Amino acid sequence: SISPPSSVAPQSNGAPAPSTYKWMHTKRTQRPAVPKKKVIDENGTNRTNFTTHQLTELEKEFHTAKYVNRTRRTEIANNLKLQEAQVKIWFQNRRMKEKKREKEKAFLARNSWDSN
Amino acid sequence: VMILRSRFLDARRKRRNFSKQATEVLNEYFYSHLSNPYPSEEAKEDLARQCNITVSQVSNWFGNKRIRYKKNIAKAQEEANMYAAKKAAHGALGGMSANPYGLLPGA
DNA sequence: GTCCTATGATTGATCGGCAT
DNA sequence: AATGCCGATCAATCATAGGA
Repeated sequence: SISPPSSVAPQSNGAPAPSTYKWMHTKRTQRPAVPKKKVIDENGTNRTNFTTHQLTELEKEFHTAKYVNRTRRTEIANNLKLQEAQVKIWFQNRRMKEKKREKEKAFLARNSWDSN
Repeated sequence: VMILRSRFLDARRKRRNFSKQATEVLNEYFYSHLSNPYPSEEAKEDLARQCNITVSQVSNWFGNKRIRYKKNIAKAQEEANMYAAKKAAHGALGGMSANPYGLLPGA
């Protein structure tokens, strides 16, 4: 019910309506790399593709703990050759993913009106 | 075939297109809120029920729609005007008048 | 069957807001 | 002031569905 990233369009007066609105221009900084370090790719696409190994290890770690300490995070980043920020973000996204799945599950269960 | 994503594991990626009516409902919402196509959580749940899909799918649909609309505004606007005209002809007495969609092909 | 486009899903990373 | 998390979204990409 809240958080529309961008407000409505100008829509001042006189003019019928704009053909384009703010949300259409929003260019999320084209992959400025994670927090600090910069390793611009061929063209500027900094979306790193984690290897199967990295993902497997991260999943294992997640299974152990949904949250990582700063120290553990450093270790993981070192072992997997990832930026600490990437590990941090990965866990964040992973938690969201899990929550989303649970949510869908609950909603689906609610929708299945069997309980006769 | 090196890193290759073990995508074959994503069996869930067995996609099925939404029904024509569902797409119609989503498009109508999108184009009638073109100035700010960001449905609230409640609106998403409503759409989900109407389309018989999940809330996540509604989110995915809007996410894809917004991005792809931006990718080709010219083409998308035709669709926008189509829905605008459709709504105008159909909702002459409808119960809405806040700030409809307004598009201008002249650009 | 082949090729190409449309489209649903996934995901690393960003943005704004809030908490510590 | 800095750092982490959440919720939502972005943007690029994957893989399949649908049509010619």
